[in-house]
Amino acid sequence: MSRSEQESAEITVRLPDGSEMNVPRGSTVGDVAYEIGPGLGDDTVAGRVRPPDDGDWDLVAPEHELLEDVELEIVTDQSDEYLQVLRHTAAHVFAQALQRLYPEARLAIGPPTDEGFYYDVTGVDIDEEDLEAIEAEMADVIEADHDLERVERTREEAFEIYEDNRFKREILDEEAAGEETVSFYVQDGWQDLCQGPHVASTGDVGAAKLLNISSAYWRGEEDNESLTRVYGTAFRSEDDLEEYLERRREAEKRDHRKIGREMDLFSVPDHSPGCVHYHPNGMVIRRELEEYIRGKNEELGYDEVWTPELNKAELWKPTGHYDAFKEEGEMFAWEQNDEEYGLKPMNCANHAHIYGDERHSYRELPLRYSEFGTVYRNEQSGELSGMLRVRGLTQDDGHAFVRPDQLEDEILQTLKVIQDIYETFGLEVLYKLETKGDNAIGGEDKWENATQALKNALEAEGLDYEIEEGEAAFYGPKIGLDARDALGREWTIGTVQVDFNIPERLELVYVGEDNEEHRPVTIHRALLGSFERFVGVLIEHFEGNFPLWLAPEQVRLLPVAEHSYDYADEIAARLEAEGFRVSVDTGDRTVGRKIRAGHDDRVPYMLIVGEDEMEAGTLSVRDREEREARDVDPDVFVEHLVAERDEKRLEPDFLD
RNA sequence: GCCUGGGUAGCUUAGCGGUAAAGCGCGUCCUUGGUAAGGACGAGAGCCCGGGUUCGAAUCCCGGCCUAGGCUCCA
Repeated sequence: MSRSEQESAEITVRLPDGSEMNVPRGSTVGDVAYEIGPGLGDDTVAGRVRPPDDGDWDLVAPEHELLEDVELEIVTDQSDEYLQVLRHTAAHVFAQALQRLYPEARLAIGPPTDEGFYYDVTGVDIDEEDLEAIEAEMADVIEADHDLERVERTREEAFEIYEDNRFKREILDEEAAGEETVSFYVQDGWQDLCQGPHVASTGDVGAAKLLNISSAYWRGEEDNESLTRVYGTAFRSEDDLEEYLERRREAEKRDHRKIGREMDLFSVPDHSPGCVHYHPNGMVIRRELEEYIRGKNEELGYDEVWTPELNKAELWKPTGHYDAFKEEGEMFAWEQNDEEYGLKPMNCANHAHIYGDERHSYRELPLRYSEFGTVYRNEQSGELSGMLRVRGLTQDDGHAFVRPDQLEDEILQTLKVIQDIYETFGLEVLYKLETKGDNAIGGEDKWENATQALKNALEAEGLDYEIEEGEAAFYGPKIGLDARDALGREWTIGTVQVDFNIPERLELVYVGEDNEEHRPVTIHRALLGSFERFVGVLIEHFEGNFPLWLAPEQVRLLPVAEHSYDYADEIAARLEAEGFRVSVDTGDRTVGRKIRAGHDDRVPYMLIVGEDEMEAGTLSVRDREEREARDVDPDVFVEHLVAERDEKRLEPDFLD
């Protein structure tokens, strides 16, 4: 750009209502706000900017200079982004408090996050017990309501200030490489290198709390040194903070590891790290899921197969998986009789061999194999987490071998069934489209077609999805279905992937109409993902309150006293004849105590029977939502129960 | 794998150099009960594993295993 253009030019700023205004190049966000209205100017906390119609929004300080045409949103304390700004300031409040107590502490970076903020620090040895004292110091800083002032300093000054802080120096060297000056935020004489934005004063951070302390690599790189990361959160008011903390406490109650123990569903003993042991109650849930998925696989035209866990390592060599896994140490493999054997880390190679075992005509395709395939992966020890991240897992796996012209329809059919499944559980999933990465194999046109096919299917179904650029596996693009756990962490469960790798590497073919050999495409899909992860997600989703069809114990009979044991047995036998999982509580305890136990065990229905019911031939029904009805006709109840189970209703609704 | 916590009865936890505690659960007995905890008694613990320090270790130190939260990874 020539000098004259630079001087004369104005830029166009587009506002959220679609209107546009021209301002001198170099105007700040604050200038524009004042231009719109003095009131707005005074209220401006930050701006959100991005190039017109393009990409992600950046949150910037009011002092940020606009040098190109932009879209701009003014952020005030009424904006959704305000909390993010406030939390950034809270991170500064933390850092100041920390350095008051530990002057030797060195600061690295301290950004806001979705739920709060963190600050990475070093040079101090603190643990969770120290957080309270730091919080008290933070409260003091907030209480004092110091103004935050933005100060521009030269890079030389900044280097001097951070003489003994290599992290800040690295930021100055890299992020601020081309800048003549850099901004600091100063509060109460304490300062931090920072681009902002921030709220006007520390008092605007109404309430802050430190949550936990952990560690993180500098810049997230494994080879770098490990820093102490302190997580915290902040809100405008104590009330908002308390509400958030309450939600966190509720989330902890949903933890599948805790509920799994309470309901005696599963264990992961020390002798089998990452390998789930299903207890009888947990196995009931898994078996119900298996039967459900078998039905869905049949609907989709899959033929069930079974392939072994133990194979020679050479099985995975031609596909390229062996090298990938072996390098990462992710495969369980060992030498036996001078041969290398391994536990399968995935099922596709075995299924491909079943396909390749005979010649197939184009008329036979799609050919689909499903398997509840147990695989083992040597996940890093620090990654293991209950049922959600394990080393031994059983996938509800399936591979469809299709002609290229069948690809799109096959994906669409699968996606329809997947939606139906997640609706059955009332489970919200996030659809992610993962596209071609650097490690991709196969031609550009194939990737393009496959990605388009996945996209078309998603759009045909009207599904919202996120695109994750470059995240796909090396062998093809995929749709990932992510569920959130109680703590808001995302876990991939179901998946639909297009795979060019296997057919090519294993030279899979079908004979076409033209009597020539053609290459099929493989679709790899898992509807639930793995039973382990899915059961874990379900436990948290339902907080252990499973729908009737999944509940390990569906009905519990509570005889009031010994005189009604026989009647209870009679009713129980009748329910068992209908295929229900029933127990009779013959413990020597009061009815109140039995009810308490029934609720603790999250049994959907309790039937209280005593002399009254025995004489009248009725039942007293109580559900886990504490609703009750007396004088219930057993026929009516059983009929309802069958319908509730067979229709897979989510909640007990006899007492609605 | 890395960092920081943690591992005591089936579960949840207290104890933190001097003979190992509580609540729930479990067993026996009393009680025969009516919609979220009736009472009494009792059983139940190589205090994660190995080494060390000490007259003496659940407790302090070193190593390992497992685990929690992050980080990294997730074919």
